[in-house]
Amino acid sequence: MYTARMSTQDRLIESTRELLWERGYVGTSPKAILERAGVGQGSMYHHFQGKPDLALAAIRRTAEELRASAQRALDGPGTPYERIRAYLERERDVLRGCPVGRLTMDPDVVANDELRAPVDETIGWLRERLARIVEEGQEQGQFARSLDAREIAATVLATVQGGYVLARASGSPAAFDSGVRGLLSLLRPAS
Amino acid sequence: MYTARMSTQDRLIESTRELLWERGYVGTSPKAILERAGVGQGSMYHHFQGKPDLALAAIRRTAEELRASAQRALDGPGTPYERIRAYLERERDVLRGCPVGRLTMDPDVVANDELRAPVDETIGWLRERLARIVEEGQEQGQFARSLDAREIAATVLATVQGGYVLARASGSPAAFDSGVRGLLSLLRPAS
DNA sequence: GTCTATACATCGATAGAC
DNA sequence: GTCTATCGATGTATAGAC
Repeated sequence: MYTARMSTQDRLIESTRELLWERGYVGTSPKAILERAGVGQGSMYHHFQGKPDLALAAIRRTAEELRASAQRALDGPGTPYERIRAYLERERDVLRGCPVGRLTMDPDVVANDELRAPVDETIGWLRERLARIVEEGQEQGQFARSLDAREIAATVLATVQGGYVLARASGSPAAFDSGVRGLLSLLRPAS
Repeated sequence: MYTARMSTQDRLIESTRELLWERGYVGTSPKAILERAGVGQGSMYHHFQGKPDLALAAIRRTAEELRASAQRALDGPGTPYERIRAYLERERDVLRGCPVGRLTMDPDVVANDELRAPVDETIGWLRERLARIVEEGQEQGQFARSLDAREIAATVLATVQGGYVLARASGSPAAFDSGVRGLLSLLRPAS
């Protein structure tokens, strides 16, 4: 299932990441994790204290990867508008949803401050990065000064997260793309 | 738990609706439903074929109520912009999330066309209603003709659905409100 | 470190008494 | 119609051999 060079710990974390993305925390059982990782029960409880501990490791790694991926789009070339567009249009497995945002619908994640923390930090980080780019656009005269940069950042993030909801409801990525295009048309500089 | 006048069937549907909202389909067990409804196992399997059948009845009722509630805001008084604002700002239990949109993160709901149908229909209906209002705004010169009404409708819906994600990630409704205010500032007519 | 065996509760459903 | 009893499978965790 994974490369032979991957340690048992890593295989457990990777299979947990996949299952959390596909089925969420509540829908992911230790048994399913073990089967996907191809290891026995004992290995999991040797390396991790239990399901929450393993999930925390998986969530942290997923959050890290998402930040790195988003940063590549946000720090790319172009004007502030173009960088926001690059973020909105970057390659996404739309129907799978956001591996981080999805966790906010998991009651056991939201109820556990330790599990929720990486989710909150990732979204907070993204929002600050986006807000800074909006401010740059305002300084360059690309966006109206009347806009509140942190509010626009929240709108951009919400459009992405909500786009996944629309897409999954209809079973097609088209609604996600529509929401993004609508937002871009509202943001587009007059020039 | 519910009024004495409520039938056993209704009590089962109501407790299922609550649990689906709080914990999703995967996280809701027949046992929990029965305990909340205060009825025995037999009653549930007498009135419903099983968990999916009961969930379907609950989802349909929730979808109906959401449509009725949204319609009140969308058909209210005021300009198209004001009616969209009324929809975006209407009373919401933000941290609980959307009882319909939430279901799109449930793997067993998305995988079952019958369970997904009411979700898809509700969101599709909302999108068409919003698009029509945007068109009215365009006809009245309130919104730019260059905008695509169905895209803007998707953006509005996505902002709401994604706003719940942001709020639940941070544990505070503030981020939802920010996203909505950001969107309204982008939509606001120049006049 | 990894495995199998075991434990005990819960899951979703059925049987059958009343 | 409603209840309790029961079922086989799964969920999460522990014990202990190798």
